[in-house]
Amino acid sequence: MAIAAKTKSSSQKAVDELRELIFSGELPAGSDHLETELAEMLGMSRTPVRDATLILASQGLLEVRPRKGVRILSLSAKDMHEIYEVLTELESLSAARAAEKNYSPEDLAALAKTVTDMDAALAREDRTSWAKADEAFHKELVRLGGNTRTAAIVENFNDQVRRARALTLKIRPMPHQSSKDHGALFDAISRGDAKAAHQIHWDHRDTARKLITGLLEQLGLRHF
Amino acid sequence: MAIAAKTKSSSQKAVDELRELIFSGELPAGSDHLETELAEMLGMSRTPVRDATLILASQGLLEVRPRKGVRILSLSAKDMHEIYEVLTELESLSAARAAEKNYSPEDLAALAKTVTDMDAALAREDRTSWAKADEAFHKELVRLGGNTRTAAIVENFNDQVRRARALTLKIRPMPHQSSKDHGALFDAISRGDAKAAHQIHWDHRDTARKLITGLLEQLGLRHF
DNA sequence: GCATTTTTTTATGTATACATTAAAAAAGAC
DNA sequence: GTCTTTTTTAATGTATACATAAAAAAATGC
Repeated sequence: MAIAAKTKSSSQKAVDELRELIFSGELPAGSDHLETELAEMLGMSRTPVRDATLILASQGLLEVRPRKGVRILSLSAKDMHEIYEVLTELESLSAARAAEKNYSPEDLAALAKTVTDMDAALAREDRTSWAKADEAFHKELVRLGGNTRTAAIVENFNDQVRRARALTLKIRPMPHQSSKDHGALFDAISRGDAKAAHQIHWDHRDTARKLITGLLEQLGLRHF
Repeated sequence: MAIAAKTKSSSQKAVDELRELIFSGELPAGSDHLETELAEMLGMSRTPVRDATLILASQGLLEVRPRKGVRILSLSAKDMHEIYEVLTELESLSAARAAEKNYSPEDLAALAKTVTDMDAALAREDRTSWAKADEAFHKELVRLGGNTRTAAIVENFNDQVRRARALTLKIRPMPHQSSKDHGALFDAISRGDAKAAHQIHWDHRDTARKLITGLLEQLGLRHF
């Protein structure tokens, strides 16, 4: 999304607010909303709302259906499978690329901090802080991989599964194994072991996918 | 891009026409165009043009720069590297997944046809037809991989490199090795050999990237 | 009662007018 | 001549009016 806007327009406000409403569940998955309804909700005319819905449609968060309403997209099990397949592949590639670059400890400081933050949150049994640090870990990992397009895809797909992750965060087991994986991955990257980095991360993401989809199934959710 | 429009609106026309102008080079990489200019060019008001530029910006084909003009995005060598890194990874994943599915010969008929078409075009030394069949091969390959999101990403990235490929098509060596690779990949998928399918395709894409970037360098092009 | 046709309503697509603001040009100061 | 400030111009953001067309409601026919 290459918009080089400098100030916050109504369109951008609409994007931000709609995103927030979607991620919080206030605009539930599967719900339909007319342009005029959203315009009233956001306190602006239809024009910037239309801009925003086009942008959010391109991000895969909603579907513009003329005369039937803008539908907030829900995810099926198949969607989850597809998203995680791509996430797993591209993040693992980033992990391998990061390891190949032989980063200095300084270069890896931000990644190290996220690992430390996750461990601290885990010790406190603070799931929310842990999730935040976890997200920062994955984002930094992909940045270290050095491909901005990979980073953009991963970020977008993480947005798409944001609700599912929030849903499962409270009920999943405490993420001890996840933290072990992160530590091991950090070590592999530090010592420049691309093959190990790729494998560790691939297994880590695969495990996470199974956990999340399993929990969603337990909750009896076909779409979310 | 989840627009469920049924009829062709001016906005959609604008998207289609601007795409064509970009791919043909009529709107050259690096050129800037005001909204009003594009609206006049396309014979419509600014409103649908604005819709179209938002959509094309999300496709990575242009950048909306308020007051400076809509810039048709050019690609640097780094861009090419990033795009091909993602394409290689995701297409190879698709090849492996396709092999795992143990498709019947019927299932693989469309893919087989693209291979046949490529061979026929190659025998005639018809580069244009070969390129068309090549594109169809890659598209069908990704479809057979079964992940619609992968297919969408791959299609979008192929759009982004479309001009570069067109530029190099006329000057590259006749693609004999490429056709061999396609045949070998088809065989690997047919016999369900995921590992081989992945490897063959990875090597194939890697070779293609080197060829294209090498030719662009020969042409002395830093951006295209 | 059901199917078809016609009319009405309404949501979106589009054009245009107006508001905002960034950039260019002009004026002033040294 | 250069730098700063002010004014003007024009490009984009936004609101609103109008056009179009899809959906809903009403009317008609059997």
